[in-house]
Amino acid sequence: MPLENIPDIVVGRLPRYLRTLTYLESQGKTVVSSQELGDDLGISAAQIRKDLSMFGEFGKQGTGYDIAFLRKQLRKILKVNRTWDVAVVGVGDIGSALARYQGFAHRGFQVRLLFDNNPSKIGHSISGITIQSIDEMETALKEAGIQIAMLAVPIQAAQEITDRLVEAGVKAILNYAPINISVPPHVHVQYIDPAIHLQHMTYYLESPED
Amino acid sequence: MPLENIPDIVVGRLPRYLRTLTYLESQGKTVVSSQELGDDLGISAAQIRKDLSMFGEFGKQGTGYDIAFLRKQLRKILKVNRTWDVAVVGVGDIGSALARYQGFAHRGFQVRLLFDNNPSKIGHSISGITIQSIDEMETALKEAGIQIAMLAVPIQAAQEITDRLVEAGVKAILNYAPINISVPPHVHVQYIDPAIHLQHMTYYLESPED
DNA sequence: TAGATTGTTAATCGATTAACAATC
DNA sequence: TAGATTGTTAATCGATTAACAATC
Repeated sequence: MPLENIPDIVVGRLPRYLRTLTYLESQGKTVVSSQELGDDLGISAAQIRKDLSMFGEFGKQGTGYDIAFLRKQLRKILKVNRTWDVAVVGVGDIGSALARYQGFAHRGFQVRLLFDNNPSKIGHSISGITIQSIDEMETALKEAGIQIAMLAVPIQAAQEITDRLVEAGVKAILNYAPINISVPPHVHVQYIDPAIHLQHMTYYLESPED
Repeated sequence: MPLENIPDIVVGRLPRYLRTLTYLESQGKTVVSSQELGDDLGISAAQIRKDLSMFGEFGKQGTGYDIAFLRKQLRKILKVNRTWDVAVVGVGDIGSALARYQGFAHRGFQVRLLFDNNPSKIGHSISGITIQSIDEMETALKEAGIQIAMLAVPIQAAQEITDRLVEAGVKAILNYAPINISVPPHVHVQYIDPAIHLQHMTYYLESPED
């Protein structure tokens, strides 16, 4: 029974389901049970069934889920049954790696625009995309109708650039700058900060100094 | 009243508190209330107080928290009041960016070893660290006593390399390969996959095709 | 058919929030 | 002192799990 208001924590698991299904399909599997999928993901079978049931009835009793079918449904639900153009702002080490990353294409994203404020970088290309001046950012974003940006600028610039992205119509920001950014309610932000994850894990490690 | 068993979800918030405190300190602030900290982080004041109270009494009624003091306590709790040596496995675009990333040093981590299986990369250096053959990985990890690895190899290699990392004594893995890896219970894994975050956000975007 | 597995409900579990006495 | 804010308890809220009828 599809609901209208799905908890964000459920939405956040869907991309993981999709990724695992894609992997299973690449391994030649065609059908999977909630139990198997859960084992792969470290999630309970009940939770997977409950999550999916919020969007429809995708499985078959006695059999499980048809992988190709469920993938298709999830891609539709997540709106990645199309390709989203993405901009990368800040073409340092992280920005360049994002521009070159081969993993986006199969998952619904294509890096289209690159921006940097360093004159020595402007005009150069990465993966066939010319780096533009950040002065042209708003114009270029609007012209390309881009809704998604990956932010890889220094901390001090992060909030100002964020404000400009929002002003240019960006609705989703993946922020690599290790700082919280403020955005209006209609704009979505996700954070990637490796040090946060490392520090989460060191809590559990034994430190000689203890 | 410090407890022995802290929920992992609480532990996961501590690095974010620490990061924000460091930022506030860099802005010249010396004291912060749970309310202000919460506003910055998008977390309720009550939750911050509750989380911190699991580890001790760090604040002062009527005043709030001394930033320098609370930072020190959190660094100790997270065991980043020291520097952890880290290995990067797979020196492609992501691995190189990690090797060059300046953001680790201040937060308790130093990249010490780099491994790749591509002969054309072995022997070359990044940030003063020589890339070693992956054949030497176990030996080098053990010799350096490294407990933390960042994994940036292709999907097909991820599980095999993981097994070898575990065998070599690694206890914490930050996995950039877009696949779930299996590890024994004593090994911690965190995942970074930008496409997962992007797909989480596209759920909420309006797609023309809808 | 018998066995397996879904979708869903109810029960449990855990996390967040509200409220306030204590106190700086 | 008066005002502010902590640490903590109890209440609320939400998420996960267990269980099972339905059914492929």
